Amino acid sequence: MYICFIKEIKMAGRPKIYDESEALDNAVKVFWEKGYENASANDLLKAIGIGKGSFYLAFKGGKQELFEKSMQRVVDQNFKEFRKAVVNCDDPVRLVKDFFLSLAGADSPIGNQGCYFGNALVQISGHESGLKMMAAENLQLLETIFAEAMRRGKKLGLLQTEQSPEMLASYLINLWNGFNVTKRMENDHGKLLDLIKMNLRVIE
Amino acid sequence: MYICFIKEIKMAGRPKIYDESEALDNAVKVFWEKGYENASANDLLKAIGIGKGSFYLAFKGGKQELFEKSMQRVVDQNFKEFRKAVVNCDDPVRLVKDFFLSLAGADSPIGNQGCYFGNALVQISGHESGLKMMAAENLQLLETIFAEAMRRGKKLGLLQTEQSPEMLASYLINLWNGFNVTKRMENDHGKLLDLIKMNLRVIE
DNA sequence: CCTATTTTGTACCAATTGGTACAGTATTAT
DNA sequence: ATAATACTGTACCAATTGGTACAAAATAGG
Repeated sequence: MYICFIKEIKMAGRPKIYDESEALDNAVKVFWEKGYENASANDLLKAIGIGKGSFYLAFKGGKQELFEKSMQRVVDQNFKEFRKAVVNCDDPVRLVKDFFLSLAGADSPIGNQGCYFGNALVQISGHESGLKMMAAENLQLLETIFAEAMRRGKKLGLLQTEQSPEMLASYLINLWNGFNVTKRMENDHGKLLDLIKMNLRVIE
Repeated sequence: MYICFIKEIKMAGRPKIYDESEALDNAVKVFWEKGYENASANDLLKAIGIGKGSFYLAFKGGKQELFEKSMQRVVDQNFKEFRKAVVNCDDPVRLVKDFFLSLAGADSPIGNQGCYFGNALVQISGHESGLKMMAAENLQLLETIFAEAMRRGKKLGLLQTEQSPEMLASYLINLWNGFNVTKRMENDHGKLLDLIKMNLRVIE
């Protein structure tokens, strides 16, 4: 029994007309915009550009499996890069501050769609609790990245606060969770910016 | 054209078998648990205990109108009392602190269902934007109550901070929004309590 | 008792839901 | 060429969706 690590090897059979990564990116867009439960199978198929046959072959777990993989995709595309930056940059505290400050702008990277995982946590109803747990874990992952940034910040003498890196990370993930909701109820960007600035005083 | 303010006056016609306030309370429960879109008409009918005929007679706008009225019900039942306490109590700052501290406990009044309005803001998909706006307005109402508490707190000399009441209120509503999400990703009550305590240091 | 008025329950609706079955097609290995 | 393999598209499914139509039922006033 061989395990094939090389993707490009040609297998027998009709070739796929789609690329899985692209498909996931498109699925992410739909889920982000409509939410898990409101994204219909047809919405997703149309966005991905494949028929039902291909879809249920590729994602035997249906919508749920697709969402799981889409969450992983978001982690891979956003968190990993962020973590790398946190570990390598000169000023991880500055990095985190800029991250939050950029959220307040009209051209925020996350738009007004909120956090992929926070949304899932609030949107997904009871019985699909597996997805919720995954979403929670991914948020905890973001929290650990914040913690890492704070740890490095302290080590580099960039933080005056007496609070522990873990406590600061907890504060920051809560700021993240809150801001993604507050943005939806308040569109005075000046006010939002002041809010972020006030919060960021804890990591001075 | 007379307007009748007296509820008990007997009108001609078959009497209702349900009470509108009770009906709304039951609807609130369902919406809170399942979310707006996931609460099916049948769920609601069953919870309210009336048939479709009565339902669509009482709420001609269907599910949407029911949700609007249920939001108003939540405001009436929760916010108004809170505002009264803010205006009348000896220590509005203490009141707000206790409000937040109580959220961290295992027996939190809001359970793990989050904020009725924050949920709506995150759960309701694009096209029903009227409901979203209403939800946002209700959150802003809560913010003004916080502001009132902070204003009184300052006037009473209970606050040392230089921050304006409005700024503090903005901070607090964001804490509220965040905590209702963070609670879903973290169930270490000690950690949650520490998080609240740390945040409440801004209103000392 | 009769009529006007209002509420109630049931039957029904088209549209949409997530998902399956399967015949057909495109490719590689032999 | 042919067999084995893997992907694709369509047709189809039962269940559920929010909502309507309407006849029956229960009351008040006359």
